[in-house]
Amino acid sequence: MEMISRQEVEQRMKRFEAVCRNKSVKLTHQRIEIFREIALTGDHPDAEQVFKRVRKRIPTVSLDTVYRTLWLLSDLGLIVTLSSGRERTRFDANLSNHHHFICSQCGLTRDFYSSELDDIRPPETLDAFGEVKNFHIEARGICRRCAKKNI
Amino acid sequence: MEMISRQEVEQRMKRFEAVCRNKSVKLTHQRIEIFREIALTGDHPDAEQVFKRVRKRIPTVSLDTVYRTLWLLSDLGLIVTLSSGRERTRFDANLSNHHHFICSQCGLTRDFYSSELDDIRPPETLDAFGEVKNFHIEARGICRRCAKKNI
DNA sequence: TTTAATGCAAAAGATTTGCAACATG
DNA sequence: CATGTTGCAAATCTTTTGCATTAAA
Repeated sequence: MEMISRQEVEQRMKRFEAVCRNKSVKLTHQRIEIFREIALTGDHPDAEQVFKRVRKRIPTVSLDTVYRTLWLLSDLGLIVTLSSGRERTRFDANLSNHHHFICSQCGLTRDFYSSELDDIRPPETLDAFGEVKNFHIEARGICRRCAKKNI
Repeated sequence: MEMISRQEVEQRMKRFEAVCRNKSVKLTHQRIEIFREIALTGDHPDAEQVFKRVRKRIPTVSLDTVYRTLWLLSDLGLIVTLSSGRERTRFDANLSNHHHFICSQCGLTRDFYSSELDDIRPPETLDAFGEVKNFHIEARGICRRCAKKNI
C-alpha cells in the first residue's frame, strides 16, 4: 500500500472540509473517514477495499454508505474515478496533474508525473466533440509482479 | 451511430478471421456477428448494446455468449476495452494508434487522432512499474449534447 | 469424429434504494 | 430542532457458471 506523506494528507483533508462546508455538505464521521482512507493512499482502492479499511475505524459503517459517499466525493470533484477492463472502478484523491500506469492483468494502478507530458495541449479537433476538462495519459502494460508470475 | 468505412470493416474482419485461425479459435456464426457489430461502428458499444444489435441478425443469441465472446476477443487482442466512472465497459475494434474523448456525463466516447500526440514516448520512470504496451490519451469533458441539456 | 461453443437457467457479484432511526449544523 | 445522513435489508442490475445440446474443424 503506497502511502502519501502526512503533509499531503492534511492538505487533502483541509480541502475536503473546505469544499464540504462551502457546499453545505454535512461533515459526518463516516464521510471524514472514507475520504481520509482514499487521501492516505496512492493505490487507488475500489469501493470494497475502502469499505474494509474504513470498517477498521468505524466497525458499523455500511457498504452502501461507502458507495454513496464515494460518488458524492466524485461529484464534488474531491476524488476522481478510474476503471479499466474487467476491473471495478477505483478512486483517487490525487487532484494534481498526473498520469496513470495500469496493469492490464491485475489492475494495479500507479500515478506518474512528467513535466514533458503536462505541456501537451488537447488538439483543436476535440472542440467538435465538446469541452475538455481533463487531459491525461493512460499507459497500459504488465506490471513487474505479474511479469514474474507469468514466467 | 458512427459508421466505419466498408473497406476498413473488411480489413478488420479479415484480421479477425486470420487471428482466430492462427490460434485455432473456432469461427462460429455468433463470434463472427459479434465481432462484425463492433467492427462496424465507432461508438464503442457496451455488452448490452452489442447483444441488442447482434440479436437482430441472430435472434437466438444469448447475452452470456456475447460476454464470453467479448472477453475472448479482448484476450486475442482483436478489440480493446475502455471504461470510465459509473459507465459500463465499452468495446472498440479500432486497433490503430488513437486517443479517446469521453463525456463524463453521458459516457459518449469518440476516437481521435493526432500525429503530434503519437510522437510522445512513455517516460523512463515507467520502467519501474512494468512494461508499457499501450500509451494513449484520455480527454474527459462534457460533450456538446450534454452541454446543451445542461443549460 | 473430436473438441469446443452455445443457450438456458440459475447463481454470483456489484451497486442502488426505501425507510425508520440518528447525527449534524 | 430541522434536515440530511446512516444502516439495514431487500431490490436491482450486471456478469458469470454448470451442463446438456449443438456446431465447427
